[in-house]
Amino acid sequence: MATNDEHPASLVLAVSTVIFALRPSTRTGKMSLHIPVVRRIREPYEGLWALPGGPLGMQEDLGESARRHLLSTTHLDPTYLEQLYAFGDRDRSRTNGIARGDRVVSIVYWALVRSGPGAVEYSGIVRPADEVVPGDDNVVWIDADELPELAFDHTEIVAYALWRLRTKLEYSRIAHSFLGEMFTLAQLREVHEAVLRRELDPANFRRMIEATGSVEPTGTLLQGTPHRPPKLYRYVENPAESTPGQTPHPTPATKERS
Amino acid sequence: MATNDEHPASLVLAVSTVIFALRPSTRTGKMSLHIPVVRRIREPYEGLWALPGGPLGMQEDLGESARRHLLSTTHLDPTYLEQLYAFGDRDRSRTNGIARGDRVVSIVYWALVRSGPGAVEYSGIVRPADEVVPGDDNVVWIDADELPELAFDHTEIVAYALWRLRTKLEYSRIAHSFLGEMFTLAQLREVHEAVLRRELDPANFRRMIEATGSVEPTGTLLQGTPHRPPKLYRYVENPAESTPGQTPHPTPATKERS
DNA sequence: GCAAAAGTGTTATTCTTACACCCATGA
DNA sequence: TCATGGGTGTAAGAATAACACTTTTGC
Repeated sequence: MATNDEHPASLVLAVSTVIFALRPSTRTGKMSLHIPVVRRIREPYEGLWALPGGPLGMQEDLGESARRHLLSTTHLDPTYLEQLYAFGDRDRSRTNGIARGDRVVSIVYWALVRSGPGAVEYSGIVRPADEVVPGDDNVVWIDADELPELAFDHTEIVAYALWRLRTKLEYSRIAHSFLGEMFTLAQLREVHEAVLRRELDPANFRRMIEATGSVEPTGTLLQGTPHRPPKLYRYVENPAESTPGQTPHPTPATKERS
Repeated sequence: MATNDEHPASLVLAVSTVIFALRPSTRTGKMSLHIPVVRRIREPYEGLWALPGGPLGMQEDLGESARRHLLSTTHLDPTYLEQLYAFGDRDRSRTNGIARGDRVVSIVYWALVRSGPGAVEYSGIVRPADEVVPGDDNVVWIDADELPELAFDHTEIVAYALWRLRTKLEYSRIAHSFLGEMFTLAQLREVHEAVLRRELDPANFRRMIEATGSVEPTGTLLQGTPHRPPKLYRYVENPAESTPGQTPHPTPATKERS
């Protein structure tokens, strides 16, 4: 077997992102979490799929770097972006004890982007989330729960990001980031159901959401449905009249857009 | 005003740690959270207090690096160690727009160490947690809720670590990390009360702890108390008979040392 | 016996959860 | 009018919290 004493010459600091969007599963047809992966065109792990990312620019913040790589590979602007973890163990790019290139410390972010019927406004142009770079089949969206073999330790990274998203969805109010400016409670519930992979009681879901004070009715109704038109809601940033004992948690650098 | 266009020449990757111990407050006498800080002996921020840390070694994992710096400054071995956040914004070592040295990306950990009457076993020698390096007054333990001015962005980092510890204590089972191998429920409750800064009902606390299945009676009693001798408990790693639906959360690289 | 902490029991309250039921619309 | 999802009501069960009470020791 290969020796463990090979010393990488240099240390590279990279930023990668696990980008989540909701798309219909090609197997079941139900909405499920998908992530974009990029085909590696050089060693190590040439040919395998990897998370979008790249080296940190000297003049950019960590979150900026994540957003830049995200934009360049998916042409999307994230509605939610949060740091996940810094992966930097000495042998994380080794396979069977064989060193694969320089030592890389990856600061990984996770992001949510809009998808499906609710389209994305990006630099004035409305783009659907499933539009990949034209003519570029080096980026594909895959079901986050049915991953192929990924490069480096990216399989574990995605598993951790999935766990984080699912955990956070239950105590936080981030589901709206998958949707557009206005949405019905049924759409919001559909997001929760797709992420958590279980059905939720519509009545209790409504009360749970209303209790958080995270949404407010816009006053308009969604027309064109086959049945009773549902109210349209919008997300409210700071629910002032909510529970007084709420934690103003000093989470660093968590950014939301619209 | 200073220009924002100064380009740092190089990028340094460092590892720092917020180390928590419980010690009696010099003001109130009650147990409260304390952290060790190191006096900076060079620019930038010379003379100010800073978190223990230093550059990442090419041959060590991130957690290893945190543990190494922790040991060299406090002579303690942490009973709990977890990554907190990677701080790497471009201007995090600027003051009033003035650049202070090279750009540093800090991967920050937080740790718990034993203290007080429960001493620490380290390389066979029992040391109390309040023993600093002999003759070294460049390390002091300060109350985490009464910080002086710290170097860099370390004030915000400590605030975030404090929030993280207090949040995690309520849904996790880490309080025992402040104590020795065996402890009474009153001691465990004292830890919770000191960290959360509020009194807890002994009866409900007992039931809450028992419900988690995280401790078990050792069969021995603590003698020498002025009143009824309490049972001594020990921490159990994997409460197998606990709730079946527990999440096997894939948190990366969280290490505990009994 | 008395004081004080260890430990148990009991009840009120709030939070979930399940599900029955009414409402409003298109076809 | 009927089918269907939107939306409201209600009650059982579980988790939380407050506190009375019994137990066991040192003094």
